[in-house]
Amino acid sequence: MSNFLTTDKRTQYCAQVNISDMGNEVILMGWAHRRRDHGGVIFIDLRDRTGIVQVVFNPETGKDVHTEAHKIRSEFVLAVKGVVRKRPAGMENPALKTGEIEVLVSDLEILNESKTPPFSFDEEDISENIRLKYRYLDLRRPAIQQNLFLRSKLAAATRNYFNDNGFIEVETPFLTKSTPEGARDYLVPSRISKGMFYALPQSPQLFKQLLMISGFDRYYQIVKCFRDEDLRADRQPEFTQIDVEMSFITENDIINIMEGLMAEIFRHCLNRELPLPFPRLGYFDAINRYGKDNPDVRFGLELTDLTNILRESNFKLFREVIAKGGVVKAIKLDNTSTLSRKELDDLRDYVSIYGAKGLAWARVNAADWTSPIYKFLSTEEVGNINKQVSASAGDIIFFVADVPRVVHDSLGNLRLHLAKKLKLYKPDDLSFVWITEFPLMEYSEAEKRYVSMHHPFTSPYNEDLSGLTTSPDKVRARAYDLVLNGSEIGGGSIRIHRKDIQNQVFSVLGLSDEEARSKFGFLLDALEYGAPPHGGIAFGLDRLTMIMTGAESIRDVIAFPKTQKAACLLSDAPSKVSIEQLMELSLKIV
RNA sequence: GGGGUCGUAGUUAAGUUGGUUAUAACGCCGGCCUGUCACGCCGGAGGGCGUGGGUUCAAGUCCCAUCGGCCCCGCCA
Repeated sequence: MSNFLTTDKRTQYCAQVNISDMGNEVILMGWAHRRRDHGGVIFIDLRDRTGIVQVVFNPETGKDVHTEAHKIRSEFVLAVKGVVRKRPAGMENPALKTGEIEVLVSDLEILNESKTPPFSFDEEDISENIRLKYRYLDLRRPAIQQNLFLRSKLAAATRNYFNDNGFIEVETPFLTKSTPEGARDYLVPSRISKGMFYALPQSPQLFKQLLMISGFDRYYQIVKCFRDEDLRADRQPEFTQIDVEMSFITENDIINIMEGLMAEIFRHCLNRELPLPFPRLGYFDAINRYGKDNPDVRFGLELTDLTNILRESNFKLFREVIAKGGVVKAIKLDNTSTLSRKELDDLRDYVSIYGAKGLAWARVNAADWTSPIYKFLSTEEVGNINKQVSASAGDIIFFVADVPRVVHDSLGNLRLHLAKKLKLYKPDDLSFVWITEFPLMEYSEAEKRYVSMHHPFTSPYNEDLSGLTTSPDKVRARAYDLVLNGSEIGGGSIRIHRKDIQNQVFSVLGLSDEEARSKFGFLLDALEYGAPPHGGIAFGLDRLTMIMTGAESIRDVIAFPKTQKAACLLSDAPSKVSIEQLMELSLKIV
């Protein structure tokens, strides 16, 4: 009888057994993935994190072991000892990495039994509430395990890259101070200071700037961040950033080093070489051409501005929108598989999500258009539009007329929608693009004031400084986002390192001196003690992992994710706490 | 805060215009089977349709409310 675990140690992982082990005795541990009991011989597919190997129990070669094997059910935890042998001719299983061989078991210990699992690990479409409730079982599925292995490699590649380039990883506090601007904070009540709260960091922004002021010069951290906002397929309330800050640099230094990071990550994790440098696109170009500041540049289908052509149009709808300051833009679908009337209606419904009141379309023919708006347009206008969008027979043009924001939102998203529907890109295409020259601020109708587009510590362009008080929305920020396949995977900026400019920015943002002092006085103080010019960036590790694994949901790259209501179905968080706990914190539920 | 969608055995699904004891596959349990790999064959046990109201002679099917999963808008970098 073997003494598994203590003296008889596992010799290798299941899927590592191969033809070179033939004749050797191996010791394996894992889960009973599937059992095929032929009355005589019993086959078990033994599974661990590497995969599956077939182990065989034969009554002729091991009567007792065979009897014991009858007890094995799905997901029992097993230790087996046996000799590796080639499978009989014709019995190989090419679907299995270990399909050439099998292990004839001479010794078996059932290390643990298992209840019948609530779902099969083979099935793809188990409802997500069941999966999340039994997440520890869901995580036995190879597909999700692979995602987490890749995530781990990504983190390792990141640490290696930064360590090799003279960066220091510094941890910053999770219990910190609530700051205005940006997302809603998660709050943590203080027991010692009644009525006071910590906030979990939305990002370590201020601390990494302080580290620059301290002279660390090159900092990075792989760190959890918390934002109490509504969830999406690519957004969780707690998520992980690759956070970076550097001193004595410009945008180009950051961009170069980060391109190196991306190249290293893709080389190490996917064995893919990225062409460097990545293209750059100004914010306004991105909006005008793609309707979004996170454009997917894997395909064309760009927006074309028709406002000037249609300004004097007899078509009242277009003319009036333009007269009121709106725009008319279009995207053109090349000689495409024709879209049915139903599909065109669905597209109209689709853009209505983004506030578009309609979606005009035109099928381009050799001499005219088939279009509901054809009769409203002059021959000259139709000709000009055809020319402007480079239309030829068979193409379809889509038009939206509205205020710029609605036009860009609806056409920008329609563009993505069409590309996905018509498969205008390959699944493994990778298109990086830097978006630069963001506006520093934009006017918020809701708050009746200017708000930072990035955050209030972002440096304006030097040459735009004079406009800070006169036309704040014209001032460009020294900010940059990295976009991959239409997903914003990172963003950062050169920071303000001079107190006078920081104060000016606060003032334009409508933050009084007292407010600024009470919210982040510590940063303002620090800026007075020799703050070096500095800047940084942060990448969304979860989103990057999503793209690299092809995951459709951020939940598939996080071991224990939360539902759309920010609940953990496994642990049942959030949950009520005892009245004693509340009293200790001087809290009352209202 | 809003829009959409889904919720029927352990799982995945079907369930006609409301009409007898609610279907199927897989899984599970028992029996048989020495080469399978989604093993096979025979037999069996599981649910009252997310929850609570209502309409009706009659509700899984209709109505209202509510809970939960997912997608999206707003929000969020």
